[in-house]
Amino acid sequence: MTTQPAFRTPAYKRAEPDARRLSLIAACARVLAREGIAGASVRTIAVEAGVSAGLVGHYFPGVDALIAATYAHTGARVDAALEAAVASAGDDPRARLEAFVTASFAAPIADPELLSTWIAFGSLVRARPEIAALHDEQYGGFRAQLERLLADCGLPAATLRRTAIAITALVDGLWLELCLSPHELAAEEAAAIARDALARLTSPARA
Amino acid sequence: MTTQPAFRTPAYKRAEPDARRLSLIAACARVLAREGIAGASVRTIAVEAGVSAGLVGHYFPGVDALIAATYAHTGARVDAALEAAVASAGDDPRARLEAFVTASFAAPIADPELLSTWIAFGSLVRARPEIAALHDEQYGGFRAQLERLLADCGLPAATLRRTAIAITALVDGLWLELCLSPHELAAEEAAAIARDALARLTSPARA
DNA sequence: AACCTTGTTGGACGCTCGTACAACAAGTGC
DNA sequence: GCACTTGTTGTACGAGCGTCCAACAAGGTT
Repeated sequence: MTTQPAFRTPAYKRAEPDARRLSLIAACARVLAREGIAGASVRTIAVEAGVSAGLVGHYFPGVDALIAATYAHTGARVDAALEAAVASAGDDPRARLEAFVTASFAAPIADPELLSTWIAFGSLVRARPEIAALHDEQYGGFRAQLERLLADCGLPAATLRRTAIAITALVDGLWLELCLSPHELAAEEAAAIARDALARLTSPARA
Repeated sequence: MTTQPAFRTPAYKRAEPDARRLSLIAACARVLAREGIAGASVRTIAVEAGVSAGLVGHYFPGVDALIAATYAHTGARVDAALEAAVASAGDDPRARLEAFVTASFAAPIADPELLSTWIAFGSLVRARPEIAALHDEQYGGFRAQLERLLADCGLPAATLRRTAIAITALVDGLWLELCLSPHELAAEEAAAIARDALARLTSPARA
């Protein structure tokens, strides 16, 4: 018997392809956050999304592709949040820079679920070279925008790269610590530290 | 037939328990670095170590325990490297601090294999609460020693915590970027950035 | 030389994994 | 109301997983 009478389920809901796709991505992010990459199997994600396991294969060629899509989607959400923070900061270059830097320590970026997605993705980077490129792209974009904001603040061009790298590293490190040990480091304190360090790192060199 | 004649292998080498244990840990680290946590199965690690799969179960209650042991071993190696760097820096507090900070950007700490271990471990943190404690311990130790070095440099006690957190974040962020994208950021540049940022972050506040 | 401890092996077990696929149902155009 | 497209399901399959364990061998003890 390869296939039985089958289909005893009374009814099923049909969804818009895009909506279903997004719901699978969201379910993947939730599973990643809850159980880590070890628990992110096709079946677990399907249950989380309330669909059958086979449907995942219908939308994504494999589970790796689903995780990659989840990463890309999350990255886009982060970019949007950063852009929104800068836009709502007004015209003052300094205020825009500070908004860009401190936005990482508030929702939706300071989110342990985001960290889980990031780590899960990181564990795939070493095995899949094409995924490493995606990471470089995300990182490069972040640093490029930071360099732009720094230039608007009047920093000399020669110091842009180094300063941007330092600030990026600082923000990433603080964000990491904030997500990993929220009880050790509060979001407010992280933002305050970042503001202070930002001022020191962007001030002209002393004599 | 539950068991056949068995044992056609001509010979096998018997090892000291500690040596075997270490070789399993080393093999685990190599597999983690090459294939990520997804490929870190008992069988793969056993092949890498040149032993049978059953032997892993003889030394560790489970594969998670082996990964945890690998993390602990790696952490100890990092601590030792940092301590050695500080010790060989002489008596000048400033030199000792700088040695501590820049040691992260040279062997054996600036090692992609170490990053892989760290990420693999991170992907277990969310699922296993007892592992998170181990991480907090490692982190806390790092920051405590940094605070000690900062105090030796004459920084006021009130600023110790914030400065230590900022420097830790900066070092972690730079180390992360260095391991993830060595072609984008060279070790020398990372160390230079860290030195400059260290000077700025530890200088007294401006008027 | 006989013996005991134990490092080591290979295989078996039950399980979950990712994927493929035929069957079915919900819409859609006519 | 009928054909057609396609979102969705359940199941089957082979591979790989972690774990357990009886059998065997290496090395030390007496």
